[in-house]
Amino acid sequence: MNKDSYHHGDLKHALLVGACEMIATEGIQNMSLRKVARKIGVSHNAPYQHFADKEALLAAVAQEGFQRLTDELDTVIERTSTQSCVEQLKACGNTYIKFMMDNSAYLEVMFGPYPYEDYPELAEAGLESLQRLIAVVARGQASGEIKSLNPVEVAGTVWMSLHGLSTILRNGKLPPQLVSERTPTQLASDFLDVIYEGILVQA
Amino acid sequence: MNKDSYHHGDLKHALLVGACEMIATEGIQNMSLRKVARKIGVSHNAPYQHFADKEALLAAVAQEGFQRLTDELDTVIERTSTQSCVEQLKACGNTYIKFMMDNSAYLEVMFGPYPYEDYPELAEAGLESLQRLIAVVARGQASGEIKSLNPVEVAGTVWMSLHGLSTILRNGKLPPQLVSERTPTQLASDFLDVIYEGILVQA
DNA sequence: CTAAAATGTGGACGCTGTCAATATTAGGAT
DNA sequence: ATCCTAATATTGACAGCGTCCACATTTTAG
Repeated sequence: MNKDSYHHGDLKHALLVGACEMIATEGIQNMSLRKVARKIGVSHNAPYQHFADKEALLAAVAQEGFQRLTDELDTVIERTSTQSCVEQLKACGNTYIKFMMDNSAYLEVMFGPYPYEDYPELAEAGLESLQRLIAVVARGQASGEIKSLNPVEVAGTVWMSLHGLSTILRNGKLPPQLVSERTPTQLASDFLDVIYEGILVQA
Repeated sequence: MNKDSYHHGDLKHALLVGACEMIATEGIQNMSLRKVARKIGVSHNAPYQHFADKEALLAAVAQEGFQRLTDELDTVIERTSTQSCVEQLKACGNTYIKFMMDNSAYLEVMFGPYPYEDYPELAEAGLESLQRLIAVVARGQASGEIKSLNPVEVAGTVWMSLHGLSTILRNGKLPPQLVSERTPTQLASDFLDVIYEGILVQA
């Protein structure tokens, strides 16, 4: 499709990409529909042909983020398939943190305040990512590596720790005594190790 | 000070309260400086006498949130001083989640994207809250209840799990298989239990 | 008592999200 | 090929927003 034609051709995709880039470079606070439209070279109302409102576009970006995260988790699980499930779980944690650090735009948007009822496919995409962790945990339980607690519970705990760590990392800085010259990836490893090992003397 | 006088008398405090209420009732997306000013009965420019801009007001609300959270942690630590440190840590977790559920306005704001460099007293207030957890962990280590890992590491893990859980709870709904009719408080207990017990077979 | 500092007001500007009406194009039925 | 319709993009308008400026009012210090 001609670039200068009246019809853009793939505006919906261009909006997703443009919004994502703008969030990454200017922060979600400074992202506006009109600026995205301007950047793409389209009128300020064109986006409404593809998204009901600004929130719907953001929710779509978030959904895309979950899908990409799921893909990366699949990749790393595949690549570590010869290792132990615990190693796989650690690799998933590292992948999660690396993904959020490399794609801060998604981080700003994936756990935003979009009511799940209004965006069921977003809820679905989020669940799909979590499912990957649950599967690894379940396999680890079958092979006897991981305690036979509720796998959803275990995966959920890891999931939330990862989410908590990445959102706090985003703020710019953690309390200095928490960071102490470690990279985000190292931090993730160390924090997950605490979970893996348990903190009670008699586990 | 007379209510209808030219000078409000305690506008700064009124702004903090008003902003907090508006965030709680309408969400942070729908909170505006002008609406807060209108509700208080003051001109749309009066807030600028006390806060450099909107972000500064939000950061101040966030700081207040950390201070209140610290207070509640102090209270519960005091009240459970006769119990084991593990019980204290669990009580802190419950308090954290309850605080975030009861004060959703603070949750929306406390871990927002305010660069810590720009608001050092906010960073300080956040650190202060975390410090309470670290102290409990350190005591638990001294008494032999908690493994002698780096206490900052252990407390940080709990801290991040709590943060992750509450921000995800805020979205309205967790994946249904994760909730299964548990209250937020129950969820927090159960997730923290996973951390406490450790998930590896041989801890 | 008066000058200066603190606090609050009113108006303006550019930007935003969104609505309504209109224009342009694409694609299928004839 | 042509016409109709649906899809797509545009222009214009509106209220609300954050923020800057000049000005008004009040408090406070000397």
